[in-house]
Amino acid sequence: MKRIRTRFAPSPTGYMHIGNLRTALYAYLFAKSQGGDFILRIEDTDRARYVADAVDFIERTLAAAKIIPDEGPHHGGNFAPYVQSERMDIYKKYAEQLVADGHAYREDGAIRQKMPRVGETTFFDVLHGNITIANSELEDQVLLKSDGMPTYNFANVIDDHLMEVSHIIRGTEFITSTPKHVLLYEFFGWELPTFIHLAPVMGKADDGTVSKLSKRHGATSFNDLIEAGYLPEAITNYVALLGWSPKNSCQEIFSMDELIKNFSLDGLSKSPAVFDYAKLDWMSGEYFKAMTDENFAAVAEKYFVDFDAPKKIFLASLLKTRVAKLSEIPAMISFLKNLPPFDVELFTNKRNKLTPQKSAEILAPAIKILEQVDDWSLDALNEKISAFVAQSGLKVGAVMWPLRIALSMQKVTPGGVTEILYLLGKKISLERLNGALEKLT
RNA sequence: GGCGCCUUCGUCAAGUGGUUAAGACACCGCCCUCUCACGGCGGGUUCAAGGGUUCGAAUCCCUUAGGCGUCACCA
Repeated sequence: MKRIRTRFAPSPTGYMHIGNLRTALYAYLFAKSQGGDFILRIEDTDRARYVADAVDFIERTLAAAKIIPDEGPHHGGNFAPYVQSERMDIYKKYAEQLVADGHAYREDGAIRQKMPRVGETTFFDVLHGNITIANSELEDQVLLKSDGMPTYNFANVIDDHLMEVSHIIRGTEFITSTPKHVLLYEFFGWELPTFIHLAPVMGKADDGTVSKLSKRHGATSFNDLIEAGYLPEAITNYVALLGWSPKNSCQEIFSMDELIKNFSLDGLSKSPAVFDYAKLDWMSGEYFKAMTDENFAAVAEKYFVDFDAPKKIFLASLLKTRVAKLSEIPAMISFLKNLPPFDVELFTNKRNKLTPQKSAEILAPAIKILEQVDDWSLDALNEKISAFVAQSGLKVGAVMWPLRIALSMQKVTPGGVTEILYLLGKKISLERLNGALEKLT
């Protein structure tokens, strides 16, 4: 049985589109699930589009996504170099051979492939079955450009053969050029690899229209998503399910190992999938909720205001069930650092039958009690407030509402009053409480 | 326009001639609850259209429509 070898062959553009990442992921998962090899090859044959440091960028992105090449520019391997611009001699040799054999010819300093005028070319695609295209649709494409660089359609065939790639996993945009590749394999007498053409990932624009994912759909690169505060694992997990689903299972949360274990080509979908932020948010939230408070505090650290270590861990416990992406955190906790402007309207709450005046009547005795609390811990605070509620004869909500407003000046807070008191500390809590009471009376 | 690919809830999708057409996200409702979340329970919405084939079709065939791709010395 032939060894399974797949490759991811991006051009170095300095931008890792989510659709590209998915292609890389599937190629990786398939290779690993079969005990095979995953190759990274850089297709930098277009000098005009070269972007400095792009190779580095691609490698870092794959590493962040835990897609680890077995072979590549900086991963070693027996088929180096893995950068096409360093393989020009190889392409030249094969192009010359084609010319000598009468399958190609020179024109304007370039070498063109000579296509058959009649007949048709058929190839097998794992997802789509046999695909047949009339040879008359094929043009005498350029193989070797006048600058000596090969075109994609040529280099790709040479390299996939030389690097012993067994399965070509790429986007559907290559379906119509595949017959040209197939003809080249035939000219050389090489064995055909197995083709798998993946449907594109679509994006939904603000106006609701669906089209191939691009920058106008907001953050659609792996990097943008990382910057928005999604975990790499969550992104990879979500992307894996955009066009693939496990057989005989409804599992949706997958670690990379589980993905490898469960991956199979027949779970691949042949129709386009729309990237859905709502589902990504849900999945991301699942990852956060599954984390320990310590781990969450560590990944969210840079979004936290300055608290001591125990409070950061505590804040993490509050936030991890409420966050879809880390960048939401500052807005959720900014009130802890800076109290929003006083707004008397907030003290009106009809569910608890509260008016500003009634709120003041509750605040005054509550402040008295809190002033006497020495042990400013969650348990102690909870106990004191509960006792106050019981003694006041009021409903819990009626007591908590004015306290929350006075402490945060917002209707919604992550966590309850006790939690906010604890995070704020005694001094600031009482300052805020007294400040509100003054303004209310 | 030629050629090619695609078409199951709003979205991701299971399904391969006989199912009450899974599940998830989102949405709605209820419960829990000091707010928001979390958690629990429940609900509505789907086979693009039209023809066949068949006792029986989301599943097979044809046509139409729509979407996408491709027709570069870009990949």
